[in-house]
Amino acid sequence: MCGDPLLLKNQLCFPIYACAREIIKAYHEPLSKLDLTYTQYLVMMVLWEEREKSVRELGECLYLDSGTLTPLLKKLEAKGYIVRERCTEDERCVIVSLTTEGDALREKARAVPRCMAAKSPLTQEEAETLYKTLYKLLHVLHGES
Amino acid sequence: MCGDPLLLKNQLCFPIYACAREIIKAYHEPLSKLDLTYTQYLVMMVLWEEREKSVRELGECLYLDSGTLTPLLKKLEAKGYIVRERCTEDERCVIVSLTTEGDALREKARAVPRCMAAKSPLTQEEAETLYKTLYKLLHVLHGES
DNA sequence: TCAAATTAAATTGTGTACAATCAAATCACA
DNA sequence: TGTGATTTGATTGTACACAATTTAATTTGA
Repeated sequence: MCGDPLLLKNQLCFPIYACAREIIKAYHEPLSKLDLTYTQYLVMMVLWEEREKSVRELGECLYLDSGTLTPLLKKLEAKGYIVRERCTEDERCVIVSLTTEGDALREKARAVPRCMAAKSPLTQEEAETLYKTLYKLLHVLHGES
Repeated sequence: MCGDPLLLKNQLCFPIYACAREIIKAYHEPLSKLDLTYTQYLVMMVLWEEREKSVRELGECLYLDSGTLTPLLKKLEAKGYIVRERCTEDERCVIVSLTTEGDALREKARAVPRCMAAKSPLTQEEAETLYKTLYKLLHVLHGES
């Protein structure tokens, strides 16, 4: 056991980073049936909840900037799940909203969380603690920059 | 409070994904002084520990495949931190090893974990629990696929 | 022993991510 | 009211990630 902070095994950041990628890989299979990538699925989840959001609001919800969202939203529009239109009151904004198809996709998506829950080895308590700790970290890292 | 598993706030995967990205962003500043990206830093950490690894071994340590590692290693080689050479006993393998410069970089890198530790709001106990839970998740997600 | 299976990297193609910059629209206030 | 600052998306350039395929080298078994 060695306390050198430059060892990979002593890094907290590494398992977070590696877990995030493994989770995205695990989502690949259930999401491929919906023709969605993981990030596209996150955007759809926000819209299933609210139906209509500006690009800026989506970025705030998902901690993503327009450089990521703009091309991604164009792909979702090409698939027919959303539409993008300039807001008439403020022409700087683009409003993203669900199409009928995008809304209907929600029902097919209900299988996804079930599929993923089956892959997790965590107890309810472990999952809750993990959730709280991650949000604590997330708020601090994002808040003060 | 709503238990719908399709709500973003009820997802455990999302804070993991968002945290991972915020952490990489937070590393940007200290690592820019070493002319390294976060993933390049992970590779260097493995080599500072072992000095010599094949591409396959690096991939196993970091959960990365050759499609990611090959171009990244070429960049590290161009910077002069590593060399890549075919293994003579088994020509299928490429051995990656530190140059003198790459080894010397380790001393400059000691500031990085200090800088990052200062940004974390977690207690020692929270960090340890987080670490253990993430590795539990990581091993299961990576092991059975 | 030699062809089939396996292994290791590299390549190709798609899709994020984000820093930095730009351009257009709106706002603020002198 | 008009101009400088701000806000919002889009664009550009760089750097991962990974699935799928390819190529070359090694191993295995009939």
